Amino acid sequence: MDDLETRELRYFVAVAEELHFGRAAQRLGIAQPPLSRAVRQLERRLGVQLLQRDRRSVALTEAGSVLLREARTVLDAAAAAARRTRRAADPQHPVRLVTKAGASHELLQRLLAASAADAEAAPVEVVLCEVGEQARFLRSGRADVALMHRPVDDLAGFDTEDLCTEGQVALLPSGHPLAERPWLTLADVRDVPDLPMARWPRLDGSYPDGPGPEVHTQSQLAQLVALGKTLLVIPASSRAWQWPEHVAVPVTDAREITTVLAWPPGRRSPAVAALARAAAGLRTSPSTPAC
Amino acid sequence: MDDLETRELRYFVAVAEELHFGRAAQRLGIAQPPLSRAVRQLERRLGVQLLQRDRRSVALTEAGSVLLREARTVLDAAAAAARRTRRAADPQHPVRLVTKAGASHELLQRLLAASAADAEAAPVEVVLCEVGEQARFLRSGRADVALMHRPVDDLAGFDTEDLCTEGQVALLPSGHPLAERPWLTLADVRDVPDLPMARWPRLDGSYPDGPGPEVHTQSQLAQLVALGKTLLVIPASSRAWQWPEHVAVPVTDAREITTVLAWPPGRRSPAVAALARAAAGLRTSPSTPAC
DNA sequence: CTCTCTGATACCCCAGAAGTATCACGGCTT
DNA sequence: AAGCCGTGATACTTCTGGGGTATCAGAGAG
Repeated sequence: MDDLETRELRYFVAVAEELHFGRAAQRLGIAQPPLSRAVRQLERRLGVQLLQRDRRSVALTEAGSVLLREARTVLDAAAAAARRTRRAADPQHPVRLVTKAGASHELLQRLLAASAADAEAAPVEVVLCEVGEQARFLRSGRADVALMHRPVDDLAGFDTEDLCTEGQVALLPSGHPLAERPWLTLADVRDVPDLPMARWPRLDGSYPDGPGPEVHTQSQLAQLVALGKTLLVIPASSRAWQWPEHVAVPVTDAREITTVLAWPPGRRSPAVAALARAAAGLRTSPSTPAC
Repeated sequence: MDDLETRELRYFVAVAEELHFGRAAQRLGIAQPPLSRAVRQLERRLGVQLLQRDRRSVALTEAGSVLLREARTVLDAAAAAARRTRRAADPQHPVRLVTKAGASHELLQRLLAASAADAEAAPVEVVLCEVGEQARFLRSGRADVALMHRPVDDLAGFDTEDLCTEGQVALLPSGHPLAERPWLTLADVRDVPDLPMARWPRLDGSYPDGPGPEVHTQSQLAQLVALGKTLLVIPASSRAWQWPEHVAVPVTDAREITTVLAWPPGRRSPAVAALARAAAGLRTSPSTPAC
């Protein structure tokens, strides 16, 4: 009698995200009536009202938003089950490493080199994602390990191995007065009238209020800096962001950023373990600690 | 075409655990033929062989054991989704705290008292489980927070808050020569001929080899000590284990045990946060640091 | 060689998921 | 006020596919 099916959860998530049965049905590729019925049946089986239908609009109840979150993790886990099983059957399954495009580039190169040098290590396949997407990639099985950054990324629920720590720099349009300075403080870069900090979308897709431009990819941001519209504070090693029109100035009192290797707990396959070993070797290697 | 249903995963897990279609079908309450078909269809959809059917016996392939692990987390997550959603709809949902029976009893009492004293904190419902079961309780939504112990419990995948640290004692039958000593070392208690260490079942249910008695609950163990059949090394605060026939002797070089409050990452509800706050208060409270 | 144990096949039935058509109701326009 | 549109629910039908029973096929045990 219990036991939620992933189909029901997919349906509920679609409705909860769209807050509109018609659009949700379209997105799912089914008609609206079976969707209404399925959600209603889910509510009956749980004995809980998930949606407030208001004849004109649909809203999540408190229980509904709990289920939305839980359902997402179930669906991620199911997707991960399928992907990981398929990949386990692949004779020479490479390790999939996901990282934000442009971050810790040099470290990544060294990690790949170290792993390639290790005869026991499996080949590594690099997957690039947008900011903050790494956790989702790990949870849904699209990647086995990730490079993440403390404290900016949410590491909750993952096993990690620290790789290296670095300061942050302000990325400014060249020609701006601040770009002349040898160093800056957070107070210097906060609330600069002509360079308001950009605004990233929240988890629900809406943007916080503020004067800065709305942005949702790194390349947009890089271009906005080059155009003299905004500034940003990023780890010193994020060289890939740097355009000719950019100037990087150290921010002395910004929090230090630690690059870590992260993987789902209890999924430390031999291949991931080999990568962690290579990473640990990097940390103590005699070469420069460039991130 | 993709998208595993929880029903399929339940079926597969039953077969993978029983390694026998007939028994698995019985356990699931269905007939054997539909079970065979469902598993076969799962294999077809994944394009992966999960089971090695050997006309006389069934064995997991490597991919199959990957799916077994993944499927368990999916099913746990689905069960958690149902339970947490139902509880979220309950107007005065108490926090469910799970702990091993008998461990950290005094600390638990103080934690409950501190939480009760906090007007904002929700009421706490205590759930007791067997050794090592707490993680499963958290993952499947049967509990919201757990008391766990580092390094004995696997804390991977949870957020934690340290509560207190203590040494370990050896629990011996009174009258045994070792029980006379003021303290012991690990070397003293390892390989005592007439008191072999008990053997716990592994995750798969089998027992490791060795001279000690097989055991799977704490009360069995406590009785075996009282009968002079075994000894064990446990945190000093596990008073509930102590029978009149027991003697506890400090083991000076045993690893320190830290009791922690643990909860699923990203599920730090206000109620859990209140409990964590109460716990943090305990740690710095002026009273004795009894665990 | 036969009996037993076990998983696979063949076939049928029906529950239930999805589709179509339509209704019911609220709010907006004119 | 009347009519229209937008939206979710209901009624009814269709048909896929999950489940049951009977049976087969091959491997070991005796």
